[in-house]
Amino acid sequence: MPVHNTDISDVLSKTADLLEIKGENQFRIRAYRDAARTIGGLSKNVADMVDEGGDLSRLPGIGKDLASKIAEIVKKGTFPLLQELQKEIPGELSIIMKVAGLGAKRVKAIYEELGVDSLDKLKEAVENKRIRELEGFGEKTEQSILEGIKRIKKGKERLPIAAADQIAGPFLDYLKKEKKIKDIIVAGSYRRRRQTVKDLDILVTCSKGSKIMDRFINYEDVGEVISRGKTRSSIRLRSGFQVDLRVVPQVSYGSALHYFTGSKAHNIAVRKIAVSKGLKISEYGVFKGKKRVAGRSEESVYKKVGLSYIEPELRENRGEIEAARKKNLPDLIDLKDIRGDLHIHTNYTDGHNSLEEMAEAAQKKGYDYIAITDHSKKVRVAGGLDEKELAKEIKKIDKINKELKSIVILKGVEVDILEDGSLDLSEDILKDLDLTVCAIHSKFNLTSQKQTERIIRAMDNPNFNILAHPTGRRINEREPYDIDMDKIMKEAKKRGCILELNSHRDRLDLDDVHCKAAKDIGLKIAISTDSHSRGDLDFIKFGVSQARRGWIEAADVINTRSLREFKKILKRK
DNA sequence: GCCGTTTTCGGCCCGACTGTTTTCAGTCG
Repeated sequence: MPVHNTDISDVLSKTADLLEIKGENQFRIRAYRDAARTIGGLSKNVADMVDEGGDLSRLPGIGKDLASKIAEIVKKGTFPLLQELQKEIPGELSIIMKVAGLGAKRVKAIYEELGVDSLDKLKEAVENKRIRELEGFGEKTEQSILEGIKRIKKGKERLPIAAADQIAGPFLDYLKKEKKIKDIIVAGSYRRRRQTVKDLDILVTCSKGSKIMDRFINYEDVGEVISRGKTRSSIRLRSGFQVDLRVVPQVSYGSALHYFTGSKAHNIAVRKIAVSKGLKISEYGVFKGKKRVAGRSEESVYKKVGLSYIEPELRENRGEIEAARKKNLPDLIDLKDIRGDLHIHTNYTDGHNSLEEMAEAAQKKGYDYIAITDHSKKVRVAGGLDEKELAKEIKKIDKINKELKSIVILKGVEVDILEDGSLDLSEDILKDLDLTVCAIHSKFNLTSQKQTERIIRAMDNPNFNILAHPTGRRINEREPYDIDMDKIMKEAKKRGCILELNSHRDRLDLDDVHCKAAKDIGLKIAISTDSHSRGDLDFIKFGVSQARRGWIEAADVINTRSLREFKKILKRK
């Protein structure tokens, strides 16, 4: 069994949980949690780093001790400390800690007093009203535990960013009707444009006497008010999705926005720098002693600690702070840099709109070019085209291009990569196209080695241009297929092939971590939508924000170039 | 257990809200 970064990260956080339940030194516990987070957000495969004899202790938050423990986890899937802990305490307790409102202290009490060591036993204890007998627990705690268990069992706690957009829009419009609001913005992972978000953190400044909290908890879609205070309230929508509202004074707006945007790891790192300079950062400002020295704007907060402004998408403590210190931050790609869309379907296969309609919609977005890439014959459910049918579509595109003035339609196809790595259409037709978008739509379960070889063999075909949705994952629905992404990226770069960042709301594939990995080796990417209708063209914004999270600049993306330049890059060496 | 722009030892981010309590611990973000 290959050990993935997420496996290592899970082992480390489980260790942290059990150490915490045991009542160990809190800073030792934090070290394990920091290491878990570092590994979880790493673009490189740690197992490979260990195999190649790389020095793990160079990673932030990982020293000599943890480096050797991680090497052991890579080999065995676990390590002695965790095994020892599990002899003393049931490992299941770390799952109980995931119940909202239960931390280490309470889990320990419930375990020691009542012998509860699983979610089922916890539920039983609540139902028998035994939790309330414990000191410091009461009826309300029992109720919230019960709901916490329900939510864990329901799973799928995080919403795709596109779904969060649909909630945030109307909610903000509703709140804005309170006249005394001055600033209102959604912070948190939503502002950092993570692929999924757990909740919405709305930040508000307003003038005196505002009724914003009342307005907030009375939104028509509220299912439950979790807490209500003067500066902070939390509600859960009927869908179960949590929304928090924080009110801060205007003079603190920048530091509050910085604080609530996170990520937590980023904030902690910035605060540490502040401490080293004799300053203190809180959501109310940057303080020297009791004097506020910055905080009205985010820029002022960064400036005070000697950093240049860091875009929200970069704030994950993945090297952005070091880069900001050295004034070395990337000039991130912007939506307006995109000059064309390279993955579009029409009603020739499973799209809803005609060639003309898609071209017209793309023109309205101000694009210079688009590529029409309908499916190939293997994808029967989508009405994939054979050589003859594709030839017809090509002819039609030539005809339309003669009439079009401000946009060019490129002739393409989304051609299937068959199990043996060959492409689903013959050489004769592929060479007549401007570009190919190549993808896997079957046999997802091959071993990592076979799946990787399949893709590399496909890239050996000189007609191969862009690898579409490279991992095949669908957010909250389907895991990525097992492939050696490092290897695929290196081989793609060698052959002059491009990797797609598929911007479809459920895909976002490549993800941010992979984007960074591509950039690190100088592999170019294409940001496309996989549109099946006119409206889907707008998905491009999700792709661009994902790319920004991966440190991508306009120069790293082929469809930010002029048509001529872009065609030059596309030519295989 | 990590780490160093006064440190190789002695620190380690900071504040709000809840529930169960009579002054605060625990949890969360």
